Amino acid sequence: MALFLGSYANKVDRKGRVSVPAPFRAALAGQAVHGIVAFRSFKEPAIEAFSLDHMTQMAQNLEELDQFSEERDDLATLFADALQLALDGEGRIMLPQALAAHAGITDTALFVSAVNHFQLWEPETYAKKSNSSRERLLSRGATVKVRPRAAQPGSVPGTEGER
Amino acid sequence: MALFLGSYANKVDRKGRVSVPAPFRAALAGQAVHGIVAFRSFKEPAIEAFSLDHMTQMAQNLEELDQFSEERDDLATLFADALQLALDGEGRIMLPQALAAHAGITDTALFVSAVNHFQLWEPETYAKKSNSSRERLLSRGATVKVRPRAAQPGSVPGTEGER
DNA sequence: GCTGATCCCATTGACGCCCATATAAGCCCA
DNA sequence: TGGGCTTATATGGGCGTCAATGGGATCAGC
Repeated sequence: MALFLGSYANKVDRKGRVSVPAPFRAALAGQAVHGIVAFRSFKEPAIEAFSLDHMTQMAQNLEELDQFSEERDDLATLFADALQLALDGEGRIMLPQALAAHAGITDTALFVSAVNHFQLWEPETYAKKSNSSRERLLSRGATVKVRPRAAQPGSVPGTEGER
Repeated sequence: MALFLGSYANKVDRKGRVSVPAPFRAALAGQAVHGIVAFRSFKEPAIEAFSLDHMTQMAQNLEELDQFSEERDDLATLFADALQLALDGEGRIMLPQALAAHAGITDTALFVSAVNHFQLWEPETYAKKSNSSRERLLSRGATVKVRPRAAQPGSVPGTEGER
């Protein structure tokens, strides 16, 4: 699973192209199947972007739902909305008009990590959402639990290569 | 899990680089995946820095939450703010402007242990926070519990080769 | 033939990599 | 135990490479 970190603002040129930040390209390069799939976020004014690999996995999870259930139908809608975006020789993608409009992106696109995938935002819009998220986290006293992994050789503190 | 001890003040050069203190580098060297991930502290004017290993574990725990839940979204914001900092051949990192600004770091960065990770402070700022922490500890009569773990050879802090 | 997309090339600036030096710390030996 | 030697750490600077960006040219579809 690719791990995305950070956020990067890149310019959309007059042809509608944007460079995918190099660190994100590096994370994508590790995937078995190369490619980016994007669709409109259904709850936010943003674009969701997954590696083709990850999208394939989500598709497989879909299969576990009942063929004609409402949930399956709804999720399938996401796939109908999804577009595969190709990287050009310089690592840029073409931002389709429909997606850009949904996110309100005009001249600058903010690539934002969502851990296992990433999003594209209009910078100002993201700043607001980011602030409110941080406030919620702070007031809720959010934590991310880290379970130590079992018996990890060499992980005993202080014993590694003294010099 | 890496154990960090002590605090070290190092200079930020005109290119925005700082040497990571050698003891911290040694602690990081024991990690499965090499690398440092840093982000703005929520509650303090400081930079939090984790090993990539530790960050990866946090990411995996996130995966157990529902893909589109609000909690996941909020926590993902942290990762969006995080940056992987590469060590150069001399063991230095580039301190991104955004992070340095949040911590008020200009020409000197104070590396401070936070046990399983570390922080970067502007020295003056840290001195103030340190004093008030110590006063609180004193007035509260705080203690630190040490639960001996079941027979884990070499895991007792402070027994390893002092130098 | 026109519109739009892909490919290719050029420019700029930032970042990574390499080398050099001084100080400080550790080590060895007398 | 003290002094000198060795080594690595911290720091500074130069240079090459790559990323981001812009523009022209070619190609395909309508």
